[in-house]
Amino acid sequence: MADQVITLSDVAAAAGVSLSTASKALNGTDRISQATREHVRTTADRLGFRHNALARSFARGRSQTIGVLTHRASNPFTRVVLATAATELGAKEQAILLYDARIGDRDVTESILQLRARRIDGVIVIGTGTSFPSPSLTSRFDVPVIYAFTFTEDPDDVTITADDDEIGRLAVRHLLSKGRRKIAHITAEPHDNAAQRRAAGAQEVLADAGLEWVSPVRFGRWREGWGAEAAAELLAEVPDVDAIFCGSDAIARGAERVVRASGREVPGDVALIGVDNWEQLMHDQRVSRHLTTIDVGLEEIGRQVAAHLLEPDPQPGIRYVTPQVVTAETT
Amino acid sequence: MADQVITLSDVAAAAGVSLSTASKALNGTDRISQATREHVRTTADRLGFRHNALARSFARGRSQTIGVLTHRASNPFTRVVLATAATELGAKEQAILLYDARIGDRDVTESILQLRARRIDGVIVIGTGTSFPSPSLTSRFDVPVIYAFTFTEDPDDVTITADDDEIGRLAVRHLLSKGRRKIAHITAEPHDNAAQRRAAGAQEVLADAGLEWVSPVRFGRWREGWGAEAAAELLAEVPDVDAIFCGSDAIARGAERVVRASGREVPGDVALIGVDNWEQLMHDQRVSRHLTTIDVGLEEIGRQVAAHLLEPDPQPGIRYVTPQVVTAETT
DNA sequence: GTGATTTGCGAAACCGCTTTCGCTTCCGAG
DNA sequence: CTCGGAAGCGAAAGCGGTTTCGCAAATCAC
Repeated sequence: MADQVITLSDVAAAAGVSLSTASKALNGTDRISQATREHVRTTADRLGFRHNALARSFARGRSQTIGVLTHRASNPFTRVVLATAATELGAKEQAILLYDARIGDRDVTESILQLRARRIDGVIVIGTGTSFPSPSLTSRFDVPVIYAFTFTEDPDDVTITADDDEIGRLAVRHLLSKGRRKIAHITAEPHDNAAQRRAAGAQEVLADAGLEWVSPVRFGRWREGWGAEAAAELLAEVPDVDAIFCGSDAIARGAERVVRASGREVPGDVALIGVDNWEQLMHDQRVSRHLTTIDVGLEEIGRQVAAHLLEPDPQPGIRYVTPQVVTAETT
Repeated sequence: MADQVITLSDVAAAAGVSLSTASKALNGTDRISQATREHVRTTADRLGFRHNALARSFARGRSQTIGVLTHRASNPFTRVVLATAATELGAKEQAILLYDARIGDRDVTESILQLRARRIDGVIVIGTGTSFPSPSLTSRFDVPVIYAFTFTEDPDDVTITADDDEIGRLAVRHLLSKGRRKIAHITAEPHDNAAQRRAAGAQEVLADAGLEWVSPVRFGRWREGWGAEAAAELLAEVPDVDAIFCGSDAIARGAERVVRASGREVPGDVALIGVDNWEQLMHDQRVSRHLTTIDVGLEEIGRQVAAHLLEPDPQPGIRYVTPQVVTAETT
């Protein structure tokens, strides 16, 4: 291990060719005879040669590296998108360089400058998946920028995100398929984009079925406590509600607790469906779920981000990833 | 933006000094008069000069980059440790390069080679926080390697991880302080290191108080379903149990559901405490918890990892981060 | 068989910065 | 006044590759 590191000129010398020939043979560029190419390659292997990535990047002016900008305390999406993208890109010797940053804060500028200084080949901006549009950073780079799990003010940005309308549709369709008709919805902030669109998609399917919410949509927070609180109100107002579509798994957990505490059965009296399916992504093994939920398709987002980054000219616009119902014990 | 990129020689020319003087002035190395230094710095600022990090790393032979090896689908720890470390290191223009890898699989070798080729300055290996020791990779690098959230077979490795014994102690101490005496424990795989040590720490405090488990420790899986199942058995065997220490929040959620379903009050009849406190780290805002839990100190681990990486000579051995009780509604 | 291409390879420039080394100049000690 | 040492700066040699360009040999068309 303390051995001298092998450089390309070592390989060239050992193979009896010039430095430039060795380079071209290994890279497959330029015209080199098959015989020479083979010979250089085998001697390189024999010596255990590996390119000095630093020197190579420097010479080429491209770093074989993708930068990632993310919000410091953002959600688990970050990790999944990161892990998936890293695996896909890693296979191409393309590494992922992580720059944490409070997107929207002033000091994102510092992160941008650092990334530019490192001559990254592309950027992934990972948002929070909900709430407000990210500011567009595309013009601050001269390499491709892809937004994951967020959307921007610029329609020409390349964006890959969850299909919140479809999440809402799937949830209600699933409840209808279980024979439920008295359906309510508990979700998060009224100004949150994801919450709005999930509610809209759900309402659409409901209307198509000639139904309406059994009680007005309850907007609140993305958390368990709100799920419990809202469910209590709901049960008081509509005692015979038979299904609740919850805007997140956390909300659904709070709701389930209160529904059960009221003496009702789940799913016997009230069916419950959440959204997220993060726990699946928490552990190595696919855990069996208790709560029925809608998986938003994080891994798919990660894969698509990686794929688009490798494409020469990704198509601008928002690309939605299709969510999926994960049926479990609460419906 | 399309402007030509400013190089150090541009700065040197504009300042009327040589290239080497400019370099030394900006780096603060070697002997340069205060006046020249100032002058070079202001002209650099004026031109908006920024070092080409690639060229610089290449010339220095160090990349100002830390490599991270992690298990592909590992838990949320990865993200927190990564985010915290990235923020700490980012301030020092030290970036984090992520290499996903199935640690333990054969192809971790490929990741190691890629990292070495990039002349990284250090490595963070992030484990799963539980289960088995990671194989030691220290000898395969010639830069410092720090293990987070795992432990290795080599006692000389630098490791920062959770204090599972203390987690167990804290949990039982907390339950005792709430006046509970009939305490049970539901946890994960019997061979899982974290599960074992939490159980051991808990038992220790229990014994000091002259008590023992009201029923033998129930080992099973890290999941909600197991929590429900084990709690049902437990209630049948010991109907007057007054507290359950659950090895994870997921297990605790399953247990709570069953306890409530049995007609018992939480925490009135049965107190519940979990371990993890991941939800806290899921969202931007600190959410209010329902379940009392033990926070394992992930962010602190991330901070310490970053700190040790910047130290010249980190002390070998395992360093345990102190956990903390987060009191909520179930105790 | 001749001239025009193509093929295969090496010499050398270059990427942008760091760092060694040597040359002046300045200063204080003797 | 002389000398030794330190301070301030520039020339130039890398760092380890990639890439352009030119040249000789081989191949082709006619």
